[in-house]
Amino acid sequence: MQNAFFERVYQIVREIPKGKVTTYSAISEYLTGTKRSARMVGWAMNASHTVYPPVPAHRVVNKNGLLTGFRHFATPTQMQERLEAEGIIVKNLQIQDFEKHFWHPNEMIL
DNA sequence: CCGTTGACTTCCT
DNA sequence: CAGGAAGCCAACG
Repeated sequence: MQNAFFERVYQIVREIPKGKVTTYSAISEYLTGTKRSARMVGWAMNASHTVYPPVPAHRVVNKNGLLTGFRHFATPTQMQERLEAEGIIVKNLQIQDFEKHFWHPNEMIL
């Protein structure tokens, strides 16, 4: 609770299992209770490059399973390539079988 | 201090 | 179905 919003976002994202993905809204809803603040999660991701250990931001996508943040990576294709390297099929920035790869933040507590 | 922007979501036209 | 606008909160100039 005393952890800052950003820190908690980082912690959750770092706990995302390999081959799984989550959404901004899911994290936002899990932390703040409202999915309206999903932008803050994105903002946290923007600062994720300044923290250590690095946050696997490529496992965080929008609610549609769309790789909206791909342009913030070193290369526009890195996000997709990393996901595919983990067994996630990505077609035109859209995760295939997104529901099957979806991971809820609540799982990290278990 | 105030206006703009942003890796989102949802509603409205 | 596609595009625009509003709501959200925090950081930046």
